[in-house]
Amino acid sequence: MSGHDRVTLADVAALAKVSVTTASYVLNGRAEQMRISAGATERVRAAAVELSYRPNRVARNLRTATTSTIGVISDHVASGAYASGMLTGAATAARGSDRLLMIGESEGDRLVEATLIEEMLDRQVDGIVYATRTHSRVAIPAILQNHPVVLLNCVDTEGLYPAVVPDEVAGGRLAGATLIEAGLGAHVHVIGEDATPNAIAGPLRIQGLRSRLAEAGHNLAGVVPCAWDVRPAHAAINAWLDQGARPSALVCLNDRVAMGVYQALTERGLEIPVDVSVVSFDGSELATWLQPELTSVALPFVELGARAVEILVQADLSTAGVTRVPMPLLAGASVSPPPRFEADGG
Amino acid sequence: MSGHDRVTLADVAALAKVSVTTASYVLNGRAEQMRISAGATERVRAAAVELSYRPNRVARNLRTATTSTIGVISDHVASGAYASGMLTGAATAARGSDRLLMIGESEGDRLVEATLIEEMLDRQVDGIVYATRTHSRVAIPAILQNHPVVLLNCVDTEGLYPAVVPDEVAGGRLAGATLIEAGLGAHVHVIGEDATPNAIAGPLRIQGLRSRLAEAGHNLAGVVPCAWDVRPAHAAINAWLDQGARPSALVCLNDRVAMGVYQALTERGLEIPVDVSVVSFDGSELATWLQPELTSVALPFVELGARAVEILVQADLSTAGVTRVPMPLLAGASVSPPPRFEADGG
DNA sequence: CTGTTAGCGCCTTCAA
DNA sequence: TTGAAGGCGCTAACAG
Repeated sequence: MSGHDRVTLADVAALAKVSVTTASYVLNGRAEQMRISAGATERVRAAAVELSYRPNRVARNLRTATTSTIGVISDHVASGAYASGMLTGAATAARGSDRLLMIGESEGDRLVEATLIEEMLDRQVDGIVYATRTHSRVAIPAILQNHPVVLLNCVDTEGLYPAVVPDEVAGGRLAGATLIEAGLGAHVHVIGEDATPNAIAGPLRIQGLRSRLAEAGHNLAGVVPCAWDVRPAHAAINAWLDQGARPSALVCLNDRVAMGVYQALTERGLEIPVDVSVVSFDGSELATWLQPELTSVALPFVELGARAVEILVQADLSTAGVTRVPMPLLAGASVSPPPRFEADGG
Repeated sequence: MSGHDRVTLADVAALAKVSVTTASYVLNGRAEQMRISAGATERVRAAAVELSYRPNRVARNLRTATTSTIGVISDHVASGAYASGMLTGAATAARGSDRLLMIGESEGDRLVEATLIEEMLDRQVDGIVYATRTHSRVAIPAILQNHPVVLLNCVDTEGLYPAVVPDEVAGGRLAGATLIEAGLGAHVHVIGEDATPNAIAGPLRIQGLRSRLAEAGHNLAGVVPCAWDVRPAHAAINAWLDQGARPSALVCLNDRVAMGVYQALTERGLEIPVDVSVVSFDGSELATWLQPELTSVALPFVELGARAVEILVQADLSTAGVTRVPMPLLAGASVSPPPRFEADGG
């Protein structure tokens, strides 16, 4: 019968022939500071190893009112396939500061959300990461006031909490730059404008795209609205092409939209990137599955999650503000290579 | 300044003019059992509400050596996109029994895994769910002995722990039945046989498929090996078709393989399901994105996660054994409708 | 029916 | 440099 886990600090102290105080200091790395004798220090360490001592975190929690645990409350982050990278990043970062993650999924239910938050607070998590699957503007539950909170992939309507979000505007600029480089700056259409309230990714991406195009002297050639999924995009593009559209450069607001676009173009014998160049957003696995591989401005989910935890743990939250994480370009083969106006050497 | 959270049971007792014992009994629903007077009971309840009392779970944990918390240790469940439904199911089920989930991702590193497990055990989680992204056979860390453990989407090499897994064999039979119904039982090829050790989904699916075909008097027409991803599948199918294969019914061992197959068939002008019927496994979102929608035998991730937690919480683990959760058919439009030998009424 | 009291295991002030 | 002792807030014997 191993694994009894009943070794207490007192046992260690007894074996080391010191008081629990001394043992505590040694085991908490305060031997130097407390000027514990080398002999005692050594004996305590040996005893701890000998007995495979592991401190009872629960007892420590009670005493210190701290738990080395961080709560992550989210709507659909775990469930929804693609955003779960945020959890990975958060978990990894938490491990980096010797913490564990506690998770709760509200699945969009405010009542469930409130319950989960209370349960976490009751367990005295050191802080809470409030995450949403899609980049959005949300109202933060009042219970969270006066607790350490960092928003992940969202901002609050009041602008009171520190937040970590993708830099959508810069991402939009990157998409624009990619097409400008290919000499297509004058012909850019956006696919996927969506009027969902509080979803802020789309408008910001378009804003960035417009600004970058403007710098190159171009205007956005047009915008095709559709919901952010494969079939709606497929249908919208089909209708658009039926109306005689003859696009050469498309910016899809996410990868699923791009997949719908691929399908519609392929059905008409239009070849990517020869006939039409496509740039997208998200950088999901789907981008690498499409044929040809999709060039996509990626959502840095893992890094977002990691930064949120880092900020929660180390920074002075009162001054944290909004952290914008860059969106890297996942280069595929869906953009036609830039025209060579002048061959240079070879 | 709200949210002080410093209301203790003693405060409630004082306000209600009873002892902490009485207050404790009332608040823990043991008033009846302990025969607390109606008056006292009422006063305690009122006082608790008045003060917005919330019990300090940490103190309770210390006293009862139980935490109403379940640890989920996994390799890539959170990170990897598609299996994260297991977390959702687990979280929901945990909520059903008033518990919270603690998660840790090892990302395949045994050392990290051991650390995470120890950290969870130190925090006295009531039990541990050990999950893997892909259905596999694994060696369970020895530290977990003598702790309540349920395996999720995996079985241990020793067969000692209770486990919850998809019923792959039945899933394979279901795929077979679907093609037999379409009158294609004699022409079934499997795409995606993979020799990865410890990955057990593939062999079991094939086994189920074979057995169902056999019942209808058919043999498997053939097997095309390839890794379980889009490009490898695409390449493998292309090579196979180049060799003159002329398939009419394909069972792809997962949805990504099916996507590669779709691409290869489409490139050659073969139409699904008119020329070729396709059935797949996983039932991921991808299946619904493909054109035509892919018929896929779904992995019941959410239910798997839920069952694991339920078993961990309620059952006598020593007798739990292996629970196989059915894989439902996600009906798409990738299988040709069955031939009508005889019209019946109308 | 209700109150007194002793810990759960740890950290930390205070004395020595 | 070390030890004794008091609690963190709660539960549950054990008296009354």
